[in-house]
Amino acid sequence: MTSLPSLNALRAFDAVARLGSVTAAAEALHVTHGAVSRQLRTLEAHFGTPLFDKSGRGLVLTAHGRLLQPSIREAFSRLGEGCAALARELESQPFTLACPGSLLARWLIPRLDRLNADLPALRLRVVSSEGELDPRREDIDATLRFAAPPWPADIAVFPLQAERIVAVATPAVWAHTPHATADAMLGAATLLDTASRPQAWPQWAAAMGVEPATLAAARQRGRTFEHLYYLLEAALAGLGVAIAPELLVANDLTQGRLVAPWPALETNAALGLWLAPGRERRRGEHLAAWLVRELAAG
Amino acid sequence: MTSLPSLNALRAFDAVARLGSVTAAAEALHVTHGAVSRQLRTLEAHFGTPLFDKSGRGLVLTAHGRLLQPSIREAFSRLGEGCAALARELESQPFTLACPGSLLARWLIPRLDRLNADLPALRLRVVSSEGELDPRREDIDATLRFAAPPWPADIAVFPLQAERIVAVATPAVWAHTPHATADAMLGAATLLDTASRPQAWPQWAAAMGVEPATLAAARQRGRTFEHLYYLLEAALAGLGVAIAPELLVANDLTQGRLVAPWPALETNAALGLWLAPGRERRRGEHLAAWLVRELAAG
DNA sequence: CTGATCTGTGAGAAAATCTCACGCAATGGC
DNA sequence: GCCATTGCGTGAGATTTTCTCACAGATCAG
Repeated sequence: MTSLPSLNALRAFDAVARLGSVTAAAEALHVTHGAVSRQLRTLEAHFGTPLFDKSGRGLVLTAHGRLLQPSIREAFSRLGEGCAALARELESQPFTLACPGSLLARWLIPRLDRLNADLPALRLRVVSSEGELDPRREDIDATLRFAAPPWPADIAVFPLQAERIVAVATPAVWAHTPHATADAMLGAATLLDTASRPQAWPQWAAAMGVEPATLAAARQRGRTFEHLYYLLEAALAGLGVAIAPELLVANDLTQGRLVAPWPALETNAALGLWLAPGRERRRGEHLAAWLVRELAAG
Repeated sequence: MTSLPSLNALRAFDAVARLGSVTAAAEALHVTHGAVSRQLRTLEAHFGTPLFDKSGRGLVLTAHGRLLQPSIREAFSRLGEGCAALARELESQPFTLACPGSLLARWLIPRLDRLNADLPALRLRVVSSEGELDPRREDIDATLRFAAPPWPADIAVFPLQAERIVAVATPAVWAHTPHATADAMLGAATLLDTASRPQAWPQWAAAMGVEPATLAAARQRGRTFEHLYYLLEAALAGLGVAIAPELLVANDLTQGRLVAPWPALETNAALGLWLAPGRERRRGEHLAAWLVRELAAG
């Protein structure tokens, strides 16, 4: 069995034979003409016979080259078809994005129409994953979530935006809660907290220079919800002062349904798009790019 | 247009799909299993989907892998066919060896039957090239010749044996030519020389410690022939003392038709097989290997 | 269990490939 | 005709890909 020549050399041969010029082939292959010229030389050395003759400015196949060309053309065309078919099959499958319910409801859903209009080829399917968000799951292609580094090493994370947390409540709550200082507020308010983000209030309190003891006492009087989503509903219902990612309450703040007396506080966590290893990178990158644009637009 | 994945990765995929095992594929491709494993990984990363599942000790194609496999198989089979067809075409052409007439007549022709019997696939054609021996000529695949380095940079030279020159004459000539020493011989003999190797006698004389003047006088009395072939015929006819490559007179020495009073002298030249650039290397190498064996056998 | 036989992977070596910069040849507008 | 333009070939060195080696974890037969 005679061994095949370098496959890249064959590809160069195919391109040159097809386009009739080293320069044109080089452009098609996204390399310099020198690289293609070398590949041809390699191939001719392999077979021990010239495959092209110079003809004026261009090249023409020799008799031996003409003998080789049809098979090579056919083979590469077949390779291209096969790969394209698989790519098409993959693209035709919906791309499943998992996302915590709160983020889904308060940020993504309002933008979903636009997203589908901008990226129809994505065929996006969104699932609000209760609990398990691991993008390694079979039925999830990517996850949109807040998390602090370090991120799992085997997952490709596209960081989108640093998390900014903000203390919010309804105007009515603030009306009967002193909030000249963080200390004063924590001494009087009903704190709303979520089990999934136990660090949120301590981070905020530390940044505001409040004694841990003061915070501990305040949390004693507060209420804890299982999910961020319920926490936000509780805040909107005027049950107390909540701490939440700014992104999720931005609309309520603009509309005046919620008020934030203090500026938002950047945490070490970040909103990111997590891509499972060995999954369609392409569509994930498209989605990440769209998210970046959307977040930049406000 | 979606770009093709690495062609080598596709080849690895083909081999693994065909043989059902990384290890077997690695063996078929003459690489380690680690290399193949990595290629598969590359390919799966390219498509963003697993192409194989582990199944016990081996691997089986996933649904996506099964989608890809037939095209890839077909494409590589087509590549192999095309390349094999060209290789067959090339091998079916005779391989033309050029060679100086003297070497042809006195060394190669006596061995030609054996050569053709040992290497029938070579389809050897021998031409005695008068004058031009350049293996770059269209109609010459290789040249067998003596020459001193440096050899042309663009020609692949397989050195076979150092040239050894020897002073010879018929027994009758020696009978009436004093030859106790080189000096004595040069003082009395009729020197036979060839225009194509003007360095031969000077090299010999210098090695024997003879004064240049003595040699110059001897050459004055001698005769010069255009080709080595005529020189040897002249020596055999008893016209004088010739200097020639040992290889060409070895048979005459054994048979006693010629006698060499002094041992042969190694020169800086060598018998070599010269291969034109960009010509069938394979058959040239086979021929070179045969020549090496033949020369070693004496 | 235990040894044999797989595949997967990190680290570093080896090989293939590419780029850059230049030389030379052919062409075609002027 | 002449020269600017276009295209191919190549040496040197950088870069990227690919490979090997050595080891780890998994599976299976006996």
